[in-house]
Amino acid sequence: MPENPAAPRGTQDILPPESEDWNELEGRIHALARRFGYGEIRTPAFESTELFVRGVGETTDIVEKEMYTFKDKGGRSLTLRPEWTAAVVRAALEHHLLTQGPLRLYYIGPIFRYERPQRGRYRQSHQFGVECFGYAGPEADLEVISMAWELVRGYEVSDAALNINSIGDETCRPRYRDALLAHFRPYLSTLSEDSRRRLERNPLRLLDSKDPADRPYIESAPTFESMLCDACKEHFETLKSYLELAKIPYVVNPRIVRGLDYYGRTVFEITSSLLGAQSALCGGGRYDGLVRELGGPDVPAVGFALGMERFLMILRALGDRAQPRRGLQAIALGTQARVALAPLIAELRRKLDVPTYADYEERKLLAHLKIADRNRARYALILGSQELAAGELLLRDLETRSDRRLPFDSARVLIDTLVEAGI
RNA sequence: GUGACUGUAGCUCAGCUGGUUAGAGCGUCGGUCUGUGGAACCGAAGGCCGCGGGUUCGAUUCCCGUCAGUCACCCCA
Repeated sequence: MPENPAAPRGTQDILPPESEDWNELEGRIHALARRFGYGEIRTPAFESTELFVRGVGETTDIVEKEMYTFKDKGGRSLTLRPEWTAAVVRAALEHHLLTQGPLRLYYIGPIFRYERPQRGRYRQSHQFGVECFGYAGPEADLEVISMAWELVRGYEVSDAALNINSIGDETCRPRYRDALLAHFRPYLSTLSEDSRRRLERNPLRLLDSKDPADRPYIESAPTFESMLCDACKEHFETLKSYLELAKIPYVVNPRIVRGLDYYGRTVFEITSSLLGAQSALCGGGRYDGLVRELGGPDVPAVGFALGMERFLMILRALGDRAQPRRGLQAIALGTQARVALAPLIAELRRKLDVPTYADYEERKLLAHLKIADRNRARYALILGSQELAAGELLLRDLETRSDRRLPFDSARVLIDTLVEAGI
């Protein structure tokens, strides 16, 4: 279709009725955040390129090949937000939010990454995430993991699995890196090409390789858990006991390493088999060094990001819930009736908080009832010549198929009737 | 970025080894039907067979390119 414009590759329009699912999910997210005492932050869709280069890490895939970077007319290099955390930290610093003690923020909105699209992976996608600043202890780790888990559990996603790991801090990570290098170097020639590259760039990533050729060497590699320094070890052990007390099931997965530079100590992922290869529904962890890296004070932080498209994909796979009937369909038969009904429709829309549907074409009653059915209306409000003559309205319950006659004059009675019926 | 598969009506798909006017189901519209609907029956509208090029007397079908989707890798939410 070169003649007609199409949405750019990897982007999508969200239309009714699916947009209703988005609204529902966002509603739950706002309620969840409120319960945990998090405030919403909204930041610009683009930032200076430098922010992400410094925040995300120069050698990460995101920065090296996935950013939508452009120059504006003033010659500034700008980048469409590829992730929220760096932007949130920037905003928190700019507005001095971190000078007033701990800070809890959450966000919902789009991110942009130039990737090859496939299901569950798009060039514009949406994330819900939280950032908890100011607490170095594992209580904060538990808090953010609980939030993610609550959301997932609230939807009864039965196959969701929480994977956790610790990737140490400045004292033990270099040690572990060296140990990994020493472990893999003898096998350099037999490793996959990707893994040879990874060994140089980011040896931790190698643990996540799916190439069967690498398997045996990965199996025999030292685990990070065995090489954590005392402080990191204690942090991790305490978090695990907290999770147990909170009855949040988890598995320690040494292959969880995260692709962004700023993570340290706790990292976690929530995965679902319903997502195929893009199995990560939610990913996060601790990033105690990031605020300082971006020019701020030494403030510890922990957070996560959850892929909204992926989450909705799971909910859809879990089965469509039959939509309940809601609201009413206003049906006028004949010009006179249509004229008489119009003001009543306006009034109902003002006073009821369920939908009032209306069709203004001249149709047979059956055709109107079909439309009411398609709209999943609970009631049909019918005004035809008979009712008009009698000064009445016919209120039909489309579920029980029962009729009631009401005086036409009194919208009040009608509204009371509907409210009373609990529509 | 790498490899593979797929693009036919609004949607889901059929179309045998190239051969006249391109098929179904669902949906839409109309009728049976001024009065209890989700149905049934009858009828209609709706297609540059993704787009461009090539091979051929002839291409929806074969080849190349391109755009888009899907799967895996890479990476990640």
